Amino acid sequence: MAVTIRDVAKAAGVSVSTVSKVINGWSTISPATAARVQDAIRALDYTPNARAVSFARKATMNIVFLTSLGKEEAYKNPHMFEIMCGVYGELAKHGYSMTLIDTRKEAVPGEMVSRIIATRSADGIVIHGSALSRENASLILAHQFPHIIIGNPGFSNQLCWIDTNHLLGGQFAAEHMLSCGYERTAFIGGRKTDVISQQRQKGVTGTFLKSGHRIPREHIVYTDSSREAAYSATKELLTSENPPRAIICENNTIALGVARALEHMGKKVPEEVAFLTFDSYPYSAVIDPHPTVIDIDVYDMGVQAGNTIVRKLENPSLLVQQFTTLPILCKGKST
Amino acid sequence: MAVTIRDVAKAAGVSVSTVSKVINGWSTISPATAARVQDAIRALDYTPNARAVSFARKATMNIVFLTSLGKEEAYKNPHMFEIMCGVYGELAKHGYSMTLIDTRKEAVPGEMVSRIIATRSADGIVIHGSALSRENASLILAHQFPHIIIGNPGFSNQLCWIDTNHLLGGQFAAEHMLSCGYERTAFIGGRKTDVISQQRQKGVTGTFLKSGHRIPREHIVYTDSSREAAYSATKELLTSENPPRAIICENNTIALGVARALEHMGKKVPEEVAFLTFDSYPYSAVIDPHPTVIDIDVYDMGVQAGNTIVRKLENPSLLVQQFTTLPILCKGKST
DNA sequence: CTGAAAGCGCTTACAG
DNA sequence: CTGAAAGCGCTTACAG
Repeated sequence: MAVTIRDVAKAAGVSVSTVSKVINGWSTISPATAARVQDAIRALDYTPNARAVSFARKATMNIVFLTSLGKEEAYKNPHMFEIMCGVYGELAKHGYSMTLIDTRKEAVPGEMVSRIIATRSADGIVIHGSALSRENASLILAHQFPHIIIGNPGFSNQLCWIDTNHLLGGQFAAEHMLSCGYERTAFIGGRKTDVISQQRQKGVTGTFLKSGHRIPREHIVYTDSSREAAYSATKELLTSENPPRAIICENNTIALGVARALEHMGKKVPEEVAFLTFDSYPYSAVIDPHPTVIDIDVYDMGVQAGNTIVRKLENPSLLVQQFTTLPILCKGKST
Repeated sequence: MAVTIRDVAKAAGVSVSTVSKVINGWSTISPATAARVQDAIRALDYTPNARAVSFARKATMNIVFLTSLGKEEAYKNPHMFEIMCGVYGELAKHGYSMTLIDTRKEAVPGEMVSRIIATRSADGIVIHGSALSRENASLILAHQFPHIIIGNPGFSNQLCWIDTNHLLGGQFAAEHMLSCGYERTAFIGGRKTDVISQQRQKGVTGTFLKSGHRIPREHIVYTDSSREAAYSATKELLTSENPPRAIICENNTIALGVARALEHMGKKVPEEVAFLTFDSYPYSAVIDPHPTVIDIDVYDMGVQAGNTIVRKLENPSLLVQQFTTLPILCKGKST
């Protein structure tokens, strides 16, 4: 069978506890003994059994990442996986492992979270917005379980979460347009009910207003985020009595429609009409011309989340906190 | 502290072993005792400590998923995450958990795998092609560690792997074109050195040859998989002396270039020129007209991989095996 | 059908 | 500086 701490102890002629102390770097061990034990470890090619360690220490060094993991998820929601990678990277750096859990098939809401807590199979939990339910939230709070949520939960101010600041994104977009001298800028958004779209719009309109260039109501358009709707909206805007000099697209699909409309109308970009889009993915790479983008460092958001939970684990008295990340402007050829 | 098996035993007035047997469904327990124990479990809201169980049983019920998890990975390689979801789903169904491990930052190749084996932190391992090295392969074989590799490793015939059959994909594409009556079909591929592109081309040309409609050499074009190259290639093909009636695009980016060229040339699709592409993602949704696609059920491939490793775990004598998945034809408006 | 006991492989007060 | 011993919370032959 596999070599155990006993074998090492025997080989080094010391007790099991001494071996354990050497492995864990206790300072009370004499250099000579430590060296002898290290030799034995090397000679026997010993590696501590991770399960035994975790069991004896009552800490798993494992974090659960809770999310939705259905079919097509990777295509529909690549951001979630990018965040996951960021979280993983940070956890790994600190010696934690990461286990994935899908909450979609729970028979009872909160089932997974209560199981994780009850079976003590993880030291902490990272919850992606798509997997957050009120049940999960109250279980976590009731057990004071170390956690961080990706995305503002909207309810409960006792949870620890991280989110991106879409309002600020809108502001950055507006500032860029203004700095280019495009005072007549339109905004093509997604559905009026879409929270992200709302936030971005708010950031845009607020900034224009503050600069003294109020965006007229007819220059703010809502769509179903389809290329077709964005296409028609663009044509309509540009053939109106007061055509905008530039367009801010709330997402990539809209930008695809806008770019195509500009091409069909023979408008030179950015000389005649400029545009800008939020997000680099999924389509900004195939939009012509390569657009200016207000992007979010999604991976970094995952890193921040991972870092926060590690810090909470190392320092349980750490306060509940909420924070947001900054958007980034990447200049392209469309402004 | 948390309630343990002892508390349940005390409450039910039985021994710890009896409680354990009830939990594990041993048939030797009398219904009366079982009921009493179940009551106590409910009353105390007892859940076995997963770590203790795993430790006592010497099985982790955990599988490691080894891959590359860098920044932008989710955007550059969504397929990998789709496979991951499939694997996860299947593992979860069988009661296994899944831990992610990134091999990119190993100081020594094979470090991660040897650690997983040495620390016994997983019962088995799923290795994505991007994380497979010769070191990993030989460690796995040396330790006879339960594994499955996603993607044909190309070396060693002792490994267990699963892959997609791109040759068959090419065949399906060709058969579809022939069934539409497009006997003069061109193939626009990626780089000549790209293995997937080669396989697909081989499937296409082989099938046409067998049907008596050999594809002329000038109708097989290699590109750098850029839209621009595909665009020029299309124009060239269609303005040649012997223009093809249809085009098979080796990937989505090529299809984008082809579709755009057809649009600019004013060709009616599929009446004048038809085309077809491999893969639904990332861009087939934004190609006009919506193309016919030869797709792969990537999620299902993950499911198959997960299923295989579970079966190997349950039946260690299961033979080494290699197998491939079937492509699927999704008709669109381009053929 | 049930239970006492050994054991899984470590960690960690505690004593010396 | 080192070690004997208890303990982490279960499982599982084994005896009865």
